[in-house]
Amino acid sequence: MRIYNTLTGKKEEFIPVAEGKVGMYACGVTVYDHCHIGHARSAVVFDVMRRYMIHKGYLFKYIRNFTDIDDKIINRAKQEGISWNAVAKKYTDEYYQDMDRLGVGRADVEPKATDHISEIIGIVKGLVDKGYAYEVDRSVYFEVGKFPGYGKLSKRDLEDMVAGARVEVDERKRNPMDFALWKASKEGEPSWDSPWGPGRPGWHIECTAMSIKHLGETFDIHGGGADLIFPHHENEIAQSEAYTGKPFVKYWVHNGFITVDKEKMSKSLGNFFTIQEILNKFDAEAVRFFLLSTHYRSPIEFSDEQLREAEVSIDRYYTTLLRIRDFLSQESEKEKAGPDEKALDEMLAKFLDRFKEAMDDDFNTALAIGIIYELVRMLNKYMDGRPSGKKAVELIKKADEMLRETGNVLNLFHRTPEEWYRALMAVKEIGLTEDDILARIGERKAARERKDWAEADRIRKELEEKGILLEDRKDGTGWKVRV
RNA sequence: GGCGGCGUACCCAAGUGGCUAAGGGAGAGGUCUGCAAAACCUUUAUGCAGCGGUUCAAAUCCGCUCGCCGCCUCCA
Repeated sequence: MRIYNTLTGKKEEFIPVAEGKVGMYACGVTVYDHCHIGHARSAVVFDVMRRYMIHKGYLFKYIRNFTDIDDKIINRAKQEGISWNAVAKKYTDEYYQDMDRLGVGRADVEPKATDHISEIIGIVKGLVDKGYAYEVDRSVYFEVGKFPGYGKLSKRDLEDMVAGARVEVDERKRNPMDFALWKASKEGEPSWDSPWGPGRPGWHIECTAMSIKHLGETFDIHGGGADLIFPHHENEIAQSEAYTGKPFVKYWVHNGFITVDKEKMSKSLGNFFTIQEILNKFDAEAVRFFLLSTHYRSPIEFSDEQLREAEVSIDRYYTTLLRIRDFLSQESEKEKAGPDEKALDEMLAKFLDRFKEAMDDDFNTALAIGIIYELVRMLNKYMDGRPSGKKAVELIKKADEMLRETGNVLNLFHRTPEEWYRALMAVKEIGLTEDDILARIGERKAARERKDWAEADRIRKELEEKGILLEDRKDGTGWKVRV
């Protein structure tokens, strides 16, 4: 398979450090506030990468950290009048709630910065000993000028950056780009003992300490949002490779941003939507679908319209699933080949390979979803031909299994149609119960039997106004939630 | 100022040298239906921002122009 590597700027054949085994570290979140849809994108994208790698048969180890100590957390604690660790706990819990709803699995290890203070101190000490870092006023800085490869990930050199001059000049630093490995604590701030006095880790060092501890000094994949390329990941490379003398990461992967009116969604612009806000209006599966319907490196423009389209697409899938189930529950002894039997057979023969090909090409979930929908259309077409008998059942069953397999990789389409409609009823705030709907359908059936079309249409209209659509079929009337 | 990315139909979005440019939504027409809905079929880019160039062959490579965005500061 091929993966786009930020370090080299191109797609490369993926060859793990150790055959058959893959280690991936993704930068998680700083737990000081609600997560927004951008955080969701990153989490979902890496979740799918992991699922697909496991599906391919790799022994996969996934690490995703929580940054549970930093300035923003400390500030937040002051604002809320609670302790810094209470802030961290609150937003960690909320993170899990959001991710559970989005179908994002737990990582194999979810380390916290504050649980790795001794490892961090060990690395900082090592960097000082090797001459890559220096102490000033009980803080320790990494000296970027000492690391020749500095800038190789973000494709820039030190002179350009310094000339950019948007860096705050701290007179104590030897170079404005030098960054803190260890920060001396001010009075009243949380702190840990260290050889340089009480302090806390700088932002970047935790990822070096935790990834090396859990994945080794050289590992396969390190990822995060594209905004982490500089300075965070650039600094990680510098401190890690300076410390170990070995290449740190083989493949760097970064997801693109979510935009609003073409601008990056961010806290500072205030143009963000929290995951909770969005999940109040749209089903979580639709949100996940929305995030996967564009390639992970491209920007995605956020809008309600897009989310609604995602719901429509998922609805189409479940409508087909329902049809498949009805088809399989029919007694069909008469052997009748539909007109599209051959075409379906051929599509099924290639389906899983085409899906894999898409995913093998830098996790092209958008293409993969397109392939799934080609099959959905073919299945509907095939069933429109009213085939029956053993061969037909066999084909439909096979298709059903394949769809389940691809759905599992993406962690989409895993519910029953009923669960989908119930979820939609809740999120769209339909003020009716299933029993209400079935009762109205019963009344309408009676009206239809006496050919009272006006009454039948009135009931249908009434339900439609409440967001419920009726579909008359040969064997009765079905209902669905309007999306 | 430095570095990087993007511009594919009415909208969203795959496609990075070679079969008829995926898929979804929206629109139009049709099949089906009591009428609908769903589903299916047909239809909507001789063309991929524009202009040049390389090539037997380009949306795809190169150059220039226009437009948009990102990073260079915390940020998924």
